[in-house]
Amino acid sequence: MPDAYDVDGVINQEKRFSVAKQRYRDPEAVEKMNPFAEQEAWEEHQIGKATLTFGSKNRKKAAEDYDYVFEDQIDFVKVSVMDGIDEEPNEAEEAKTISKGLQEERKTLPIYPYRDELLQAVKDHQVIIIVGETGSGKTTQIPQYLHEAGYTKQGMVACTQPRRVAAMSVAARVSQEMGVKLGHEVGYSIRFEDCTSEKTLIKYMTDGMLLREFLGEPDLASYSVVMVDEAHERTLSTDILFGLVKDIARFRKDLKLLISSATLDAEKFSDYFDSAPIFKIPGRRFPVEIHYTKAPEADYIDAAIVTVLQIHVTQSPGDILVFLTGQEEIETVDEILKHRTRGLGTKIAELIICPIYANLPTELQAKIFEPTPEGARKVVLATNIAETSLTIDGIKYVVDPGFCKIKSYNPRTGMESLLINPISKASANQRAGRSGRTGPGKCFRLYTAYNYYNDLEDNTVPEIQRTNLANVVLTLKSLGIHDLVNFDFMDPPPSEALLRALEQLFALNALNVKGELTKTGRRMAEFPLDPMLSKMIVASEKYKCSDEIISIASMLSVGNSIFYRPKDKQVHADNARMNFNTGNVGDHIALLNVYNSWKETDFSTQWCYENYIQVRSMKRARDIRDQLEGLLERVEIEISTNLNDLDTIKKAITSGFFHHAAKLQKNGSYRTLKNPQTVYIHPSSGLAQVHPRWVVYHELVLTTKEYMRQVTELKPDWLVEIAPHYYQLKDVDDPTTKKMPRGQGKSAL
DNA sequence: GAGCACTGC
Repeated sequence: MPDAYDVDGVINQEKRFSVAKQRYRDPEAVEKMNPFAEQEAWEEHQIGKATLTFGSKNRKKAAEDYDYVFEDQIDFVKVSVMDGIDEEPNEAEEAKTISKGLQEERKTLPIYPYRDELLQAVKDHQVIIIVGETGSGKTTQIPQYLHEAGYTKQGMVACTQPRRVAAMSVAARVSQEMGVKLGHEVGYSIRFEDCTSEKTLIKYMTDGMLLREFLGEPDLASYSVVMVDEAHERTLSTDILFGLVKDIARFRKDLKLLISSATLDAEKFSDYFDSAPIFKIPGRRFPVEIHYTKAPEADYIDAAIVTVLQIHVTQSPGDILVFLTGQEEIETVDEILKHRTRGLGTKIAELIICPIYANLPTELQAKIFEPTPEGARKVVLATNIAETSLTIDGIKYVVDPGFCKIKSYNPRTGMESLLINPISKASANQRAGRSGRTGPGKCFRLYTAYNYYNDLEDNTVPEIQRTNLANVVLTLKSLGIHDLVNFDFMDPPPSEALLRALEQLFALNALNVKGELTKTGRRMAEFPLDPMLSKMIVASEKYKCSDEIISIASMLSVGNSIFYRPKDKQVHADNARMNFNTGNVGDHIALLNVYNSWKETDFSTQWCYENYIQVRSMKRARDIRDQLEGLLERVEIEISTNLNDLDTIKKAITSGFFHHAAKLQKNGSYRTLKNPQTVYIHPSSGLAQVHPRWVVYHELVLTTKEYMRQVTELKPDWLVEIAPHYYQLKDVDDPTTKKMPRGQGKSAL
């Protein structure tokens, strides 16, 4: 626990700010949120007389108890209320509608009165922007209206969702409303699961799935309507879909496009789609009071803890949701809250603390859905997962420190990093809305109204502008789109990122000098993977080790959540992990060993627990592997195994990852061969102590240092043998007479 | 000897 988290006393403001500064890794963002910036005049002006402090000042009785229990506190001001659109309580609504039946219930949705007007608009225009707020019923109703109006006679109605669960659950709901079996007239299509049939008329699907379908059917002939739902989320796939559907709409005049988005950026969508009309549908939400801190809080961790305790002691019953940036913060807050409430006994009601983040094992995640016992209060400590991906019932208070981790990509260095950044206004409002789902709510923002209006961006930078585009470029190329610089992106990615992707694909021999797809490139495009992984798979044909390589590719694409490392059993977990790396085989082979060992136990869950392996991640790796195996057949690569010769496996890896070669330096760091930069082996690697002279790595991550994650030893000659267009002999010139630090540079090769 | 926002194909 950092020492500035003085758990018992009032924390020094300067100290708080320095802690926040350390926690930030984006210096500009720190300055933006500098609590000592000149803004007081603005605050006074904006807030005026509306100041309303909650806590001790308003509640005499509570104040006495409160001061007695906790000394530090934060002053909040209520500045605004997000209006509820329809304040009729949900319970009453449901009770009323159950007796009426599903068809009657459909008529009670906010969208219902707009049905005919909407259908008329679809008839009159090819593209429509729909602003439908949460709870309007747009996702379930619009496709049904279109079906009822006869659009499904010309082709299917597709409705895309950013998330798998949404596609599945909405399809289930709609099939129920239509009284048909799921997978017949109404179905869904997501990766690993196609629940549709020849009968299917309404198809819910992930946006990525529709993008994949484009590859097989570039005019989307099976569809009469495409509805891109939740478009405001601006996922990588929706952004690419925009360009593609806009393009095909030009020569398929019969195709209707519906783009459904949140209010803030409807104009922007309309402008992009040639001034398409905007159709507004009200939603259904309860009012949410927005409170801001009166003064800036420099240490949002501490402020969040104090606020939770303040709510707990002074506010009426209702659960609390706190947005934090990651696992580490969640664990810290969990500990401090437990410490501060311990021993208070009957002075305060019980506080049940529930952490939730994506990597938390499933068994532990279930806790947040258990109903809160009478007299107790639940506080959910969540990452962004609670912003869109899951909803928790009974949340009445939201505590929003205003930060989240955002992935960014530097096209010059090819390095990805996760930075803590201020959230956008759109995100802040989404978070606030989480408190008004089942009744009126309150949101406590741990920043000032000034910060909100002046410092936060309107929207989060779309993913397409902060990611490696190699896969996007390969996909577009295989759709026959060659002029990528002039492709009609709603928000174009940086041209450097496009160039870098083109260079990479050229080096991988996926594109020829004219920028056309090669045979290798066409085969690579079949795989839903990063092109370097796809290349590794295509190359495995030559090295007769496709069986091993698809296992490695699956494990790598699951990400870094394979190994489970609970705080209290780190030594055990590390030992278990090292067992897969005997003989310093490298991290890629270690991953292969994990997969094969699990397979030998018949995919046993128990085995995963014993070896500190995440069950969920392994199941995912198995699904991916099954899919890749099917695709091998498609591109006519035979399944062949070559486990006895690890060098062939390493050569196949090198064929995809030769860009990622690095050479040991005298001081134990590494230097990347092309675009030289100093990097280090990640301490979690099996080779962290071994320091091989030459390595190939899966990815670079910037955390406390520039780390290579997933590292395997390499022979320098391979680079020239495998990528002669990329490396010459002088690049790998390695006079062995150079003195290396003691204990380093030893090689198993 | 250190750290894993969240999706998706």
